[in-house]
This record gives sequence, structure tokens and C-alpha cells, in this order.
Amino acid sequence: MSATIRDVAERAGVSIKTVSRVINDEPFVREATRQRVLAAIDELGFVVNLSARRLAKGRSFAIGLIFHNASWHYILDVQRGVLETARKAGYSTILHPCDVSREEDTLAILGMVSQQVVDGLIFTPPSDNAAGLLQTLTDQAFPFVRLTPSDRESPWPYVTTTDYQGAHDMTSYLVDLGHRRIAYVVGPLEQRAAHDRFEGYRAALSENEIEINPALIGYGDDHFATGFGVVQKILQVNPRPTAVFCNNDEMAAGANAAVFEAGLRVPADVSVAGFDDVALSRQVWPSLTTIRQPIYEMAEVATNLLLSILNGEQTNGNSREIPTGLIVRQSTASPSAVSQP
Amino acid sequence: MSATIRDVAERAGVSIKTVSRVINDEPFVREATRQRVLAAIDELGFVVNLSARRLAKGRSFAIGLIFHNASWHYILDVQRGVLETARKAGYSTILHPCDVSREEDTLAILGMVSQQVVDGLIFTPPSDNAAGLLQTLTDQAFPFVRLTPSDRESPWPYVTTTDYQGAHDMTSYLVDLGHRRIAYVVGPLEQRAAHDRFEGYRAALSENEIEINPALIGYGDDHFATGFGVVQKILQVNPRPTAVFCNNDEMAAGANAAVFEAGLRVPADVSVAGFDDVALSRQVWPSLTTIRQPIYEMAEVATNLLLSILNGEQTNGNSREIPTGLIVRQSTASPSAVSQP
DNA sequence: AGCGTAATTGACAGCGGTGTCAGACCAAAG
DNA sequence: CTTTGGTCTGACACCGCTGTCAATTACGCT
Repeated sequence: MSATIRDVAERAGVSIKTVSRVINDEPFVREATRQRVLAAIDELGFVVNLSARRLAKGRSFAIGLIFHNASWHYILDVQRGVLETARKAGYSTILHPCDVSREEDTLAILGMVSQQVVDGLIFTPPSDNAAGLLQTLTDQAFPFVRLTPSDRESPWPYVTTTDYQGAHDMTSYLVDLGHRRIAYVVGPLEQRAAHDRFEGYRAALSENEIEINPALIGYGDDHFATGFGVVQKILQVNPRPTAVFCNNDEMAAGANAAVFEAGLRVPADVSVAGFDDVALSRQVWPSLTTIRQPIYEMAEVATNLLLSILNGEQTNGNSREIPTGLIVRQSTASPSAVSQP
Repeated sequence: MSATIRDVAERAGVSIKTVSRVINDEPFVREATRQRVLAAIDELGFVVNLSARRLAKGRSFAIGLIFHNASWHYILDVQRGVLETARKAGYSTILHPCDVSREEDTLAILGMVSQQVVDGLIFTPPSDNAAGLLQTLTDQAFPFVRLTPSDRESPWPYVTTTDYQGAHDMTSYLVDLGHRRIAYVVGPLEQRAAHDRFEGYRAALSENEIEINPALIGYGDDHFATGFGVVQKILQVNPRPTAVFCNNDEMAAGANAAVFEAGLRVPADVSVAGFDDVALSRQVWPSLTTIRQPIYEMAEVATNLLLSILNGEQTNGNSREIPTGLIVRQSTASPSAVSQP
């Protein structure tokens, strides 16, 4: 079917090696020769056989994206960032949905590594319950980059965002609107992001001299269902909160539903705020005020970081922090004194 | 780092070829020998180098999933189905988001094909604006399977669902609830699925002797925004429709928002129905009545179909149709006579 | 013209497996 | 005790490309 490097060499009247030099942009090829080879390549429609190149180079030119089955909304943006960035650099991406805390999945990943299916890995949170795996990779000096890791002790760089600041901003914004009874739905605290966001919320409250009411704190797992359930209970607290801030948008969507289900209105009776700015936050009604987490950019940066490691560039201490931003939409408003019970 | 087949051969005291036989489950290996090799493999922690195998076999053991950037919700389920099924069979999956109508992307795909990056492709809709690409692949006898293709003339199998029947079911259901003025938001008609759904809607109406009112038909592109915009206009028709049925869930979410935005209630004033049963349909309030399209199963079937082609099994005429199902949730109800203008 | 250095090119040995094919082995048949 | 035909096994070429290294050519200088 497709032409090989031999065919090109023959056609151009040069050695195989010279063709190899041309297609790899190596120096020391006379311009005239290069042109001749290029022409031959063009005429034959030659493209290198990746398997062969991989074998010869001992590299796969592919990166693996390891993610949890859970947070699909989040993963969507990550995927876009990684896929597009990797593709531009001539790398392909192998997606690997899994539960890294299960040994079975850990082995599958190690398999990919030792089979040279991938040259490097990108981990999405939560990547930290995979401590054993990460340690093994580190021991083998196998490159990986993590998105918002909890543990920042790895020799490889990572990418984070300003979770604390974001939650702080949102809480301050709600306080400035006039809210005092602001409920909070916590995410999985073993993840640093959830932890930091919770801290940001608490700090903002105490800076405004608002006492934290444990009855207004709910614990969720970042899914719609727990957002819904937890907020249903919180709404029965008397006096009722005037605002609910959730660790992520999906739970905020759940909170939104819970408010309506209770016969109340968003934002007239209860304001709802999320975190992440995934597509969902624009697709519920009313659209959610949220903190934009630049997921796409983070994925892009992470990929570029990994690629530079693979290219042997120094990247020590190149971890990056991408800032969040407050996005005000329809789900928040000043508490109307009139609607209090 | 990792052991090669040579190491195993030496350790087991057999030839390289015999080890190859064992790891490929080829016949004619004495049981005792097999055990010895297996033991050696185990002790050395040997795993085959995929690049080498790929080169030698001339196959990549990877399949490509081609999808449009657009319908992320849909693609999520497709991904799960394909990734999991392929992985079970020892294949990896290369995701390829693109716009197949652009020549640039077409070339990228052909590149993957000729570079032997993938052994086969799975196309998600709309795959039909890629007629040229599909023709080229067909000419090369390159295997591919399509999900809900418009054009069913390909030599390769495809997977569809009962779009016509699903829309018919939903429309009948709405009629049975007592609705007569049922608006419809059409999807991209060049896609067969959108076309069939529209037909199903129209057929069900005429079977119930309800005239189709062009003012109640809107044209969208499957996105939230157009669902919202189109329905905003439709709600101004007098008399107002009592139900809105959309070509997909995302537009239904938009319709839902439009109804609320108009100061009306779902479903008390206007019922809203979607199609696909993506996660979003459960995450808006009220949760959407919809037609479940078994996306995951379809992807699974498509992948298995492709894998059997790759294994040389006969699959002619094995195209499969997976049935839809009506999912009743909160967004639909009988029209309350009282709320009519 | 003669020489030294740098630019340019190609022969050849792998990379780590698989396919082919001939040879060794072995139990049953003649 | 051969012959016969399957059952095992290994030698070896090859998949298509890259790295090494030696050979050849070009060019600037004395």
C-alpha cells in the first residue's frame, strides 16, 4: 500500500539514511539533496510508519491520560486540552479511564508503561490515592504530570489553580450581596482542591466576622445526587440559609433542583453558586454563578509540560498555577428580606 | 528495563520462536515446554513490546474514534462504550476530535490510516459530510463502523437505533396526556437521526389527526443556545403550545430555560421533552422526560463489530439496531386547561 | 597544489518481535 | 525394524526505521 523509506531512497537516488535525515530534520543534508528527497516523498505520498519509528527510537510518541470515571464534565475539558495540544506536537493520546485505587487498574497502567505504549502520563485528580503507582513510576523515572495534585512532593511538575482564592472570592461576593447564612457543600476532602475550597469559604466568612454554622455545612461527593440530597436537608434548617455554595457545578445543579423541589425560587429565595464553570452551569435554569476553573488551559499547560520533559528539556520547578475567576450569572442575587421564614 | 523475548527464551532454555508461540497461544507447543516458558515470563516480568509486535504484524492493535467537537454529552457515553470494549480486547483507542468536513482533518485521518496508527475506525454522527473520506477508506478496504449513519450504502456494518419509533413514542405519549399543540424543535436535518425523529413526530401527529402547525416547528442545531432561542419565539405563538419536544436533550434543556424565562412553569404550563437521555437530562430541574438512546450499548456493539472485522470474521449484513425507550420524568404532565391564555 | 577541518553521505547493525520452512521427534502402521 | 504422517522446535530472514561510524567530498588556507 504505502511507500516505504526504501522506495523514496531509490526514487531520489540517495541512501535510506539520507531520507531518514530529511524526514527527521537532521542537519548535514545538502539543500539540493533535501529537495530531491522531498520531491520523491511527495510523489510517492510517503508517510513514515510509526510502529517502525517507535521500535527503532524506543519511544511511542503517545501520552496517556489517566482519569477517574467519575467527573465526566470536568474530564471533557481536560480531554480537549490534552488531545489538541498533544496532536499539535505529533503525539497521540491514549485515554485510560480507571479507578487508580484498584490494584487491577494500577497494573494496567504499569503494563502500558512497560509495554512502551506511552512515553508519559497525565493524571487528573484524584490522582493521590494512587500513591503506590506514582512511587513506582518515580522509581523508574517515568515522566508524568498531575493536575491539581494533593501531594506536591513529586519530582515532576504539576498544574494547579487558585482553589482557595476562588472559593474565597465567591464567598466574599455572596457576603457583599448581603448574605449572612451561606451554606456550603463540601467535596471529597481527601482531594486538595476540595480542601482548599472549603478553607477559602471558611476564611472569607471569618474575615467578615460571620460565624460558621455546622448545620449549614453538607458533605457531598461532587455528584448531582448528593448535592440534591444534602441541600434538601440543609433547607430545613431554621432559619434557612439564603445562599448555597457548592464545591462543584454538578452539586450546585443538584442544589438548584433541591431548592425548586422545596417550592422555593432561585435566586429570589435562595442563591446557588458552583465551582468549575463546566458546560452544565450554563445549561440549567437559572444559569449558575460559578468560579471559572480554567480546565482547558490547565490541561494544555500540563501537556506542554509533559512534552518538554519528553524532549529532554529541563522543567524542574516549572509547576504552574492558573488563576480562577468569578463568573456571575443568574443563580445569585441579594437576599430579599421579604422572603425569609 | 523490561525483559525481552530473548531473555525469556534463554531462561526457559528454548528458542525465541517458541516463546513467541506461547505468548500468542499458537498450537504445537508441548505442555511441559509451555509451562517452562510461562514460568520464565513470570519470573522476568516480561511483557511484549507492542511497537515491535505492531511492526512485525503490520497491525497497530488500536482503533480510532472519530468525533465531532460538537455534541460532547453524546460523545461521553460513546467514549465509555468504545474505550472499555476495546480495552477488554487488548486494543487501545485513539480519540480524534475533528470536523470531518474540513479537508485538513480528513488528511489527518488518512494520515493515521496510512501510518498504521489504527487498524480500524469508528465514526460518530455526523459522519456523512465526510463522504469523500469514507469513499477513500472503502477503496482501500480499510475497516470502519459508523454510528447512526445517514447513508447506509457502505460495505461495512453500522449501528443504529430506532429514532423514528422513539420520536413517535414520545409524541404519542404527549398526545395521550392530552396535548394537542405540541411544538417541535428539529435538529440538523442532514443527519438521518434528526430526519427520522422529525418524521416520527409528524407521523404520530397525523395518526392522531392533529394538524401540523408550521409556527410550532423550530429549527435548531442540537445546542442549548438554539433550543433556548427557538423556543422563546415559539412561546409567543398564540395560542401557545402546551408541550415542546426537542430533537435532543441539550436543546430540551434550552427549551426548559426558555419556558422559565418567559415566566411560565414546567410542566404546569408547558411540558418539555428531550431525546437521548444523556446525563444532562437528569441534572436540570425539572428532570427531563426523554427517549433513551442506548448510546453506551451502541458504542459497545459498534466496537465489537469492528473488532470482529479486524479478526477476519465475517460480518456482512451484521448491522445492528438497538431499540430506544421512553423515560418519563418530571418535565411532562397533562396540560392544565386552567393555565391557557 | 597540498593539507586540515567541516560538511555530507551511506553501509550496516540493530530495535523486539513474527512468518516461513526445514529438521527433529515420536507413536502407530506395515 | 523401517515407513509414515502428525507433533514439536529452532534457524533465519524480515517488518521499516534509526544510530553509529567510517568513507567520501567540499572548501578555506598556506
